[in-house]
Amino acid sequence: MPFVNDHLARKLTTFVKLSPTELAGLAELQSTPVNVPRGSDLMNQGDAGQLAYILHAGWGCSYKVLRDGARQIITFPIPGDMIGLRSILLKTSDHAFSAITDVQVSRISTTRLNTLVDEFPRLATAIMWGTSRDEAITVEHLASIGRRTSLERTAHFFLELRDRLQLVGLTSDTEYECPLSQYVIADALGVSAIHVNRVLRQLRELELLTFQDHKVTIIDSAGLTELAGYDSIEG
Amino acid sequence: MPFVNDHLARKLTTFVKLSPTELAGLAELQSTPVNVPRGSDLMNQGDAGQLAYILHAGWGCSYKVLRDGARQIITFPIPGDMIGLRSILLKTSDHAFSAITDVQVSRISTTRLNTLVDEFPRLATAIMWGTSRDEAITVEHLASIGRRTSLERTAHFFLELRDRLQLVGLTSDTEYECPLSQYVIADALGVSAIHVNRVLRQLRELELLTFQDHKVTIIDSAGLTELAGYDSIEG
DNA sequence: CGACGCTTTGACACAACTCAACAACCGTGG
DNA sequence: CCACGGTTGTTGAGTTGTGTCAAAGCGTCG
Repeated sequence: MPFVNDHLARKLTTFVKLSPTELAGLAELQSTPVNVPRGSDLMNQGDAGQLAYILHAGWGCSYKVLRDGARQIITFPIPGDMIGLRSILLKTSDHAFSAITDVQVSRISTTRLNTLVDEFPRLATAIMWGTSRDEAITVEHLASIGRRTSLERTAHFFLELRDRLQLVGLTSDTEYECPLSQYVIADALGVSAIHVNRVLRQLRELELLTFQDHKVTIIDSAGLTELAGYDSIEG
Repeated sequence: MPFVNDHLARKLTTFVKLSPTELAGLAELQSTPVNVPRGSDLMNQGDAGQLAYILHAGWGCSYKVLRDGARQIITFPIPGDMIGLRSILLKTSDHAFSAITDVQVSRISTTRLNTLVDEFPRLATAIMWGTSRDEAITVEHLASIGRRTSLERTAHFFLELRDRLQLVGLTSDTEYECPLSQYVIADALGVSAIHVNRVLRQLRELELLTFQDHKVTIIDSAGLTELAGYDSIEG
């Protein structure tokens, strides 16, 4: 197996138990890793599609840019997440992916993916479960931006991120590394960077959560959950 | 074929040409239609999953409700669109669907869907293309709420709706039926109903678009497109 | 005919944005 | 080793977009 921590396998097996041969197939899909240096783009809006990736390590963001240059971040993929899967069937990619830290990915060969799911149909189901779950997160994000205040929205964001990281074993209950700048968080939450700063201060003063030195500390999980109206992600 | 207008087939064949037997299979999937009276819910948040539908006629909305009772509409499915497909693989449905007018749907049998895509793999590809396209629309909606002003957002909304209706032949270039109240539009755009009213007045005064008597009239398509920063949906 | 839902408008309040300035930090090159 | 520019974080003041509350007009349907 090419990776010590197969985050994708870890994620998918919370949904279905996979046989050793299925796991081997999944591992093989993740071969030939490539590094993407921080600050560079892996794919751009309008790129011809047919390319998808699996993220192994590092932080990045999927985003759209609007005509006036504003940016909306769709999601921060974490290890074990697929990137750009949607663009396989569309003519062009509808979004871009940018590496925030140095990032390690492997390209998914579409043909290999096809033969793999032919051979192991349960793997297809597991992968589609993963994409359904990602979609549900996007929809929750939509509801968050549309109908939550910036304070609720920010609380929700950090709770969801915690649960996603926990699913692949990258965090404890109360603390996790998060190398995002306030500008980047602003583009995800649909507010200005300055306002993110003010909201983070509020969360700190309410003794709910701190975000300092690229580290999130959840002080009062119950209080945050209540404030955000957060339901943990279900399978 | 059970329906004179197979909107789903019309939509999918813009992506791949389907053979007569494939079309027959698709038509059979849409048998046993049921009526959903306006105002009633077809599915609710938290329902046990494993049920999906195809919309044949009428208007409804997929939405989430937040803990405080606020509602965020995710999308207005139109004839030929699938409803609740995501919930097939998740334990519970992450969203609800409510009929705005009387609505005609047919339930998709999961087992029949499975045997069908086994028999006609190209059908699976076509359906997944459709879901990819729906996802792209949701992502665009997210960007719209996060980063466009309410004026741009409203313009974008009506242009996108026009293009979606056009794909299944339910509108001309400049005018379409749209039986949505301003309250409903507000819940889709993430603003208050009163503000929707103000924005619609602005669009009218700018001589870009009118929304009256459940009818949308696009006066200045180019102007609207420019204002909204709208890119037509691509396959 | 009355009740109800939807639209429209005005007045006011408040959340979030913009602009501006400064502090802290970091990697880089002299 | 330090000086430097660039990025990020922090805070204040004033502005603007949007929400809330209130009320009236209008259709439609029972």
